[in-house]
Amino acid sequence: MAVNHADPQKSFGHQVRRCHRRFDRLLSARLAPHGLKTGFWYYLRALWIADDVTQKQLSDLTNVTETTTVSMINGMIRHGLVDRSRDLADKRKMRVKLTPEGRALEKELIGYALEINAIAMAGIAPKELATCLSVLSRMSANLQIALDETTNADDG
Amino acid sequence: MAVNHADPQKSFGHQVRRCHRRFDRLLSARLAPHGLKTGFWYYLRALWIADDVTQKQLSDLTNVTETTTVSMINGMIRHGLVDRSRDLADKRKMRVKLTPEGRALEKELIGYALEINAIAMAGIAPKELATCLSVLSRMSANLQIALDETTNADDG
DNA sequence: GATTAATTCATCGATATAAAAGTATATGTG
DNA sequence: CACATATACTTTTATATCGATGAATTAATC
Repeated sequence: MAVNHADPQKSFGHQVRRCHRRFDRLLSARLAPHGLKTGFWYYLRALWIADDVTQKQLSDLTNVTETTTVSMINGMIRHGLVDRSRDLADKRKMRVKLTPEGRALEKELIGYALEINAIAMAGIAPKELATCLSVLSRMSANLQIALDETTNADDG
Repeated sequence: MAVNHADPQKSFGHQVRRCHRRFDRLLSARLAPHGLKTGFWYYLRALWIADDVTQKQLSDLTNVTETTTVSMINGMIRHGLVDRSRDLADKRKMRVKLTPEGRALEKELIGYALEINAIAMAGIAPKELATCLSVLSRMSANLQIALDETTNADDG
């Protein structure tokens, strides 16, 4: 072994990516009969909980860039799921709100969130699940700090 | 609260997705100075460990579909990182091998895998990390079973 | 209050990913 | 052996995502 390479099976980057792909594919399979893609799902999920938010807030809630949010919201508007209107107090901001159609999807689809998480968690001890969730959260925070440092370093 | 919706913060789908995005963004930032994208990274990582594999095997190693592998390998060939040749024993198969250039990148880049994982793991107890890795692995397996069932159900 | 900074959103071009359908080859079964 | 089925790959088309850049608006500073 000329180079000391980590075993991907023990790499969080690798394992998190694999797990994410499978969550996304299973969700995609569940949404397909409803004519919906996972891209919209994450926004709907956020809006069902906090409706009438800015695109910046939505981007934070869905963990994507504001660029992605623009095109996703455009798509959702075309599909009649949300409305967009300029914020009167701060004209830079756009406020995104569910239409009745978008709101109505909650009853129809929210079960998939519970079902798919239940499938993933099957046979795993609650204590282990809690630890994993906590570790994921702390890793996300650690990575965000590194990302901020990387961005700031470019400025100076 | 009309509908019982799970808190995304407690949803593995949500937390795994968020963590994945941040891993991918930090990796992207590290690779950028080398003119490389994360898309190639996962293939290089697999090939550094198991060179001379079929595209099917590569797809399994990188957790993407064979469709994705075709376009990624085409790109890597254009960049001189791998060669592709037909398997003589089974002419359906294509064998993918690193070029010296692709092989040489290991020494240059493998450190990022270790660095980024170390950043993510900072301040987290080894026991918790081990639990999380194990849970991720079991969740991936659970989800794959559900995916296989979904696919098979379509056939019959 | 004029100028500079930061914030928010949009546009454009590129990359990453997958499903569906098609082609070539191999395998299994009568 | 012939035919049906399975496997491996490719092509096409669509979706999801981001970085770089720019425009409009607000906030900060002098």
